[in-house]
Amino acid sequence: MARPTTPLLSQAGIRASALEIIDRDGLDGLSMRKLAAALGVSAPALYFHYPTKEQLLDDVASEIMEKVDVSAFSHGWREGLLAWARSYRAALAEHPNIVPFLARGPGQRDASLRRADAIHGGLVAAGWPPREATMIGASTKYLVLGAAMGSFSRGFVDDVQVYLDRYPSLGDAHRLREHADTVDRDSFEFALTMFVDGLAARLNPS
Amino acid sequence: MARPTTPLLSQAGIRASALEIIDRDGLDGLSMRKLAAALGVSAPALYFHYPTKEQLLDDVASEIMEKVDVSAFSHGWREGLLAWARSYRAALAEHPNIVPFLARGPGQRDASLRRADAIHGGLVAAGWPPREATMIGASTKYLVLGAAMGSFSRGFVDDVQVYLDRYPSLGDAHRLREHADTVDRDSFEFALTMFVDGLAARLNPS
DNA sequence: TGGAGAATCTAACGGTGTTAAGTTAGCATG
DNA sequence: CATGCTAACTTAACACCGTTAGATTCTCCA
Repeated sequence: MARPTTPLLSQAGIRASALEIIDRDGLDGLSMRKLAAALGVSAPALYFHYPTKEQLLDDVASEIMEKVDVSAFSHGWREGLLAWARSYRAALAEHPNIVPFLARGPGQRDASLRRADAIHGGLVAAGWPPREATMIGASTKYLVLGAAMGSFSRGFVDDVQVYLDRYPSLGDAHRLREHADTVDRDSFEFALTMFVDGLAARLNPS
Repeated sequence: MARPTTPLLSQAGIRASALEIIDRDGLDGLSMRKLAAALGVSAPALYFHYPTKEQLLDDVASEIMEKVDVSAFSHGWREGLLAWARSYRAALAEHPNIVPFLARGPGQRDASLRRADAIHGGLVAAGWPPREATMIGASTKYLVLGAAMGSFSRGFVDDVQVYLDRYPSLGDAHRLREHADTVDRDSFEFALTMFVDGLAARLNPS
């Protein structure tokens, strides 16, 4: 029962199982022992395939970031930026529990740099000064990360009475809970539109 | 050596020491044992004053959020929103290590609701429809949290050669490190301005 | 046929948040 | 003034965590 005739583990399998646990139990809900158990294996076996938990999470995060689309800058900076922001947010919204980790820094340095290069290049090619291109990239990332993370509506509890009694301006805030996802998506779309409109006005003042 | 003649601990003292450690060693650098040691006390003593580490962090976070200014809406929604966003970001920038925790939800429910009410009320009083007021509040929070958290420039390492060789569009990105703080603040200010400009154009189309 | 190395195991280390049980100081009550 | 209650600490311990060491067994290649 030491070495199995056919390998029980693979990096891809470990990543998949890890992401499953994260989605279900949260980032803190993932432990190497629990992950190993889910794979029918003892914890130290994982360390033959991944040197560290951090490294594993890096890889999981990179896999998620693969779905982000930075290719639309060929159709203009507006389209490129919108497509990037939306696919970025969509990727994070699919796995919200990993966002706190993702926000700690770029996992796969190389892939993340390639994306940053595409974005910066697309903006500069469209006429943005490099310095502003940098700030646009940063601003957009702020918006996406903030939206994925802070999920505004999650801040409200469903203790209805407290709103009506004491915070009249919040009015129908107690309905936020049920519409949480809608509010989040709409707010993100709203913020993105306002931001891009502001940019357009700056680049081509009418 | 059991019960001291004058109490060694207080909630305020514990909070202060905890925040000090978080600022110095990061959020993961804070452990109950280390905190207790810094206070010259054994770890379980803390549990007499705080039922849980989570609760303690909630209180620390609330203390930080106390500095956020939501009073400027009396001078107009633009001024109110800008003052809120800037003081919010400033408060977080002062203690960046606690942001990942802060983003998990509203600590002191009551205080956080009071703030939300002031913001929403200020926006509605200035003529914004309630639904858009909600989205504006959410969007601004996204921006602040994203900026505090994702700190764009931290994503770049100082391995200069790799930029010049392989990512021509990033150009002087290797200088980002040294100007990290400046880039962050400028980008936030940039995003905020674009956003508010977009809002103004929407409220009063010229 | 034998030896190298791949892929697993069990045992263990130092760390974590937290609980249980013991000890002593201050304070209120008879 | 003595008695007892509770406040504020102590040390010991539990179950978990990420990770390392060392033993074990399988596959593959010379």
